[in-house]
Amino acid sequence: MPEAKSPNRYTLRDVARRAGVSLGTASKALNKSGTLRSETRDKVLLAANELGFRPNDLAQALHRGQSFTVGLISNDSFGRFTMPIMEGLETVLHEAGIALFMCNATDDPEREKRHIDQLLGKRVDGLVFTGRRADRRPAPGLALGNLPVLYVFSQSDEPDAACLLPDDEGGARLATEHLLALGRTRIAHVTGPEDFEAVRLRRRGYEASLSQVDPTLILHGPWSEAWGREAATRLLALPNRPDAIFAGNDQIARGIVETLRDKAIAVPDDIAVIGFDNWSVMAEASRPQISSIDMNLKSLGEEAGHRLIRMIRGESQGGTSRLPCTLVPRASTTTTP
Amino acid sequence: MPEAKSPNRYTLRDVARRAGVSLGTASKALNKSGTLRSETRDKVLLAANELGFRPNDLAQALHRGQSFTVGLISNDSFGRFTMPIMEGLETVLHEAGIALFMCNATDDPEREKRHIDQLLGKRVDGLVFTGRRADRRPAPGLALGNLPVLYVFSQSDEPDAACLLPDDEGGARLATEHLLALGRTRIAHVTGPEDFEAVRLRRRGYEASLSQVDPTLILHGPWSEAWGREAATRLLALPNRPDAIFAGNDQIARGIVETLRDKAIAVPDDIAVIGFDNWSVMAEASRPQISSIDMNLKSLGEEAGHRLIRMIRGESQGGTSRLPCTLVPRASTTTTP
DNA sequence: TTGAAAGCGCTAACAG
DNA sequence: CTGTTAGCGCTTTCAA
Repeated sequence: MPEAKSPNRYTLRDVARRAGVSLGTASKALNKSGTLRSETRDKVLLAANELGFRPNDLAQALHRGQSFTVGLISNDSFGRFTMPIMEGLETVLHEAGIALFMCNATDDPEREKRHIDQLLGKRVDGLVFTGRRADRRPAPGLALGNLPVLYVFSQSDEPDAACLLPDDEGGARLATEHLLALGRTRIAHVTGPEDFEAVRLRRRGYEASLSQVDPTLILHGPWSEAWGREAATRLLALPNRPDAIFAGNDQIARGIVETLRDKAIAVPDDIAVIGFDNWSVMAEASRPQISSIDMNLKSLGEEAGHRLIRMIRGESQGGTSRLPCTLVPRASTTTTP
Repeated sequence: MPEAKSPNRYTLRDVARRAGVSLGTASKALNKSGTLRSETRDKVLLAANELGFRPNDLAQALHRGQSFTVGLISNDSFGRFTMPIMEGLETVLHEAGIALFMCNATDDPEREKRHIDQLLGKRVDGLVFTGRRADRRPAPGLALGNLPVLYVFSQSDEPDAACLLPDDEGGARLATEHLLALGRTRIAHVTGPEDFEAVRLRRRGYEASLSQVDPTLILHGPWSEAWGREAATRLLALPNRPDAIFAGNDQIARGIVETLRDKAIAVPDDIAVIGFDNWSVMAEASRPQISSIDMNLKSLGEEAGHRLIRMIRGESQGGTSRLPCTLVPRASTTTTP
């Protein structure tokens, strides 16, 4: 019934026939394996070229027991954070000749299970999980045997799972120390919901950088500009106003900056502001533009690719590692840009 | 050398052995093909279950000449527009048991060629191209035979290529007519660079909705908030100010709204503003929130999936189709939200 | 109703 | 140095 045929009609046998050699010889020539006379090899390569021959990876994979594919399961419905990760991952894997299956599970365990099932059927060489929230997530229910599994921007409950995350705490320290270096003494922290591990880690980095923390300067709320505006208003009403604000993300930072602008409070002179994520459409559209912490997600994706390749080779084992963040200064913390 | 083994060690032969039947019988039982005694079938299914048997798609594909995979090649480096398209596409394909290879070409022809090559090697059943700019793009250089190829949010030069796009012109008409329905008479259009086909189409829709167009009210510039701010300033300096502005995207719209806010011009009472893209982080963070036109990209992706499946079945042929946009009214055009 | 066998396209071990 | 052959795991005639 399936009449559909791949565009490449030619098989190795066709190449061999055209080159006037045997099947095995053609295979050796194309895989540079065994020892052939260079004349014969050239004959085969020529024939292959003329025919536009392209080996059938399916057959290769079937034989070798390795498919040169990996699956990526995202729980962020391909959101803003997943994108650069995917990009870095795909680049590195592609260079290694590995193709990437994309699956979107959107935090639906049933969907995720079906995806894993499908990927196992396709005999992927590895699996990458990624998710919007870098919180602990349950290990996938299915038996994966010893299939390499990597969690990126996401974590597993299994003790020695391989996880790759940005160093949120370090990033927060970067931000806070940047503000301290400006000579600021009362630094507020307006951030996201406390049930995000990233929020807790960033807060910890912030607190660790200060000689003493003032709890009235720490405000949790949703990840939105509206919250940034509200929090700014609250901070301004304080008897002892902050002279700097470290925001948990760039949307909050932008809300803060806009409110300060509305009230004609100079940024950064009166109050310096720094965000997190370095989301350029936010940070650069704001007036003034917002300094931020970049999580280097593309590098995270690239590192994930390298690590997964090592795991597939059987070289590397699990464990959590965190990649450093980078400070991106802009006008909201620097008087002369 | 490749010692890597898939987690599923069990083969159909193992299942057959365990069920005490022949290989062929096991296959028939699992594929519900042929006619077997229900007793035998159950025996096989039981054995398969106990073993956690999962057929090897590679072997199936090799035999059937159909891989149940398709490739998606993005030129948007997995950007904001590609995401929802991917999401819709993946959902529909997954339901049909088809897995999606993700490739990022980023407008690099060489990279794109390598990706296509790899995908052909994997014997994909179809190919989807997508790109940030819905402009004409050259057909891929390689011979694809009669492999189904679909362009989504992107186009090909081949005359009868299958293309799926949002109806930009219709969307622009929706926006303009919405403003007209508010009783506005001087409607400006602040939009993106003229070399985008989408910009030209939206402008055409805008012009088509007006009884007479005033060229001084049409401004082209970059896709940024900064441009929105500048354009707004220019429009306000006009002797005969507009009473409504249709922006080419939500970033421009937001720049406009902010400038109006700065100058204490009431939105929508003095000047109504509508955007395009319905990018909620922009539209909903603005004060007031911005009405916009939604391109329904997720639906576009879903429709792409359905269409591609039809093409794979050999059912459907090429041609360009455009899917309708939707008006999403918010406070920037409606006095009582 | 079930079993045996051929073959999808390729690789690798073994002969010649 | 090159040809032959036996599979990888599955589906599908064709016999029994």
